[in-house]
Amino acid sequence: MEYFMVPAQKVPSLQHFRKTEKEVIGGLCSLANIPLTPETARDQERRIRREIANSNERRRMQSINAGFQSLKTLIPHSDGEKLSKAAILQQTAEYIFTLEQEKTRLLQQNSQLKRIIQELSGSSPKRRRAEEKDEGIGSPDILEEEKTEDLRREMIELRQQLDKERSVRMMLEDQMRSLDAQLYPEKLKAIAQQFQEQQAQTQGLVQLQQKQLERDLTPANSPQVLAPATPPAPTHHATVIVPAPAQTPQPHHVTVVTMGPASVINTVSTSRQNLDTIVQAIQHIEGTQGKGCAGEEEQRRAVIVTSGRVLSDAAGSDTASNSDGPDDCSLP
DNA sequence: CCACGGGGAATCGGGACCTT
DNA sequence: AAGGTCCCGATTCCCCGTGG
Repeated sequence: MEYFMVPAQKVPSLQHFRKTEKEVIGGLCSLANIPLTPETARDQERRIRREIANSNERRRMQSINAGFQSLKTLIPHSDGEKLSKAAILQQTAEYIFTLEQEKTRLLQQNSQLKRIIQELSGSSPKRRRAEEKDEGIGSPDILEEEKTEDLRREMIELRQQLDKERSVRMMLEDQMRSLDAQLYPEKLKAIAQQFQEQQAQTQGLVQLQQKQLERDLTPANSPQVLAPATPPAPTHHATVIVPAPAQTPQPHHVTVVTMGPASVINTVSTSRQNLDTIVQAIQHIEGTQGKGCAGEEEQRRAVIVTSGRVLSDAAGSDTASNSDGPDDCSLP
């Protein structure tokens, strides 16, 4: 529940507010033309306390619902899909289970790849050092990627070197041939043939080596290895780790504040909240007493139930929430 | 059209816990 | 210890979809 809590802070004036709460209630009662005879005063106070409790309970429920909403954004589901609270909880559990399986699978794959790389590069001291450093558990994915990248870079370097040497050799041989042709024109054809054979041989060797190297590297990226082990996602979606919503404009995130038992809340918000609660309570009582505004409570409830945006807007402006509509009809 | 069931919200009362 | 707050289960009401 601390998810929506306001940062705790020691506030002395909270005490003061509580002391004056009765005065505020009295003042509001007199404002609302509620007579304060000793009998009715006790009754009124009881009802107001009940209303305050109800209001707090409403807020609590709203905060719970906000939690469900944020949970809903984290689990894979199609837009507009209706999920009951129970479904949200169940799917969340399912999703967490899937993620844990995926994690286990990736860890296994990781150690497998590590072994392969170790076999491939057992002679390279640099790599061995890197692997020794990698014996721990920390960030295996990144190190794995680094190693693969290292290998790839090395391969590219080797290829470039090979190409360079080849071109130099071809250049030299060209020169040789031209010189030869000048010196021994009759031998030209035979030499050319020999050279071609040589080249074919060396090229075949190089290709064979490259293929071997690529074959050894492929398991790291090959889909054949990844695909069969991939567990089925909970829904139709691929298993994608959804980033935490960057403060999506969820109404409850903005509006809901729950007071924790251990946390003393900042003066302004607390007093405003309490005042709001009292005002709500008074208005509710007026609504139930008022003859001209019999449907006021129903309207209020309808607003809260049906329109999340209205709720958030109203609650966002704290005291504005319930003092707008009913005011003109219930207050004299 | 109507009964029925599921789901959500509000309300209430009471117990647990916290603060002073 | 008293009073306040939080939390929870039970209950009620309302809305909505569905099957007869």
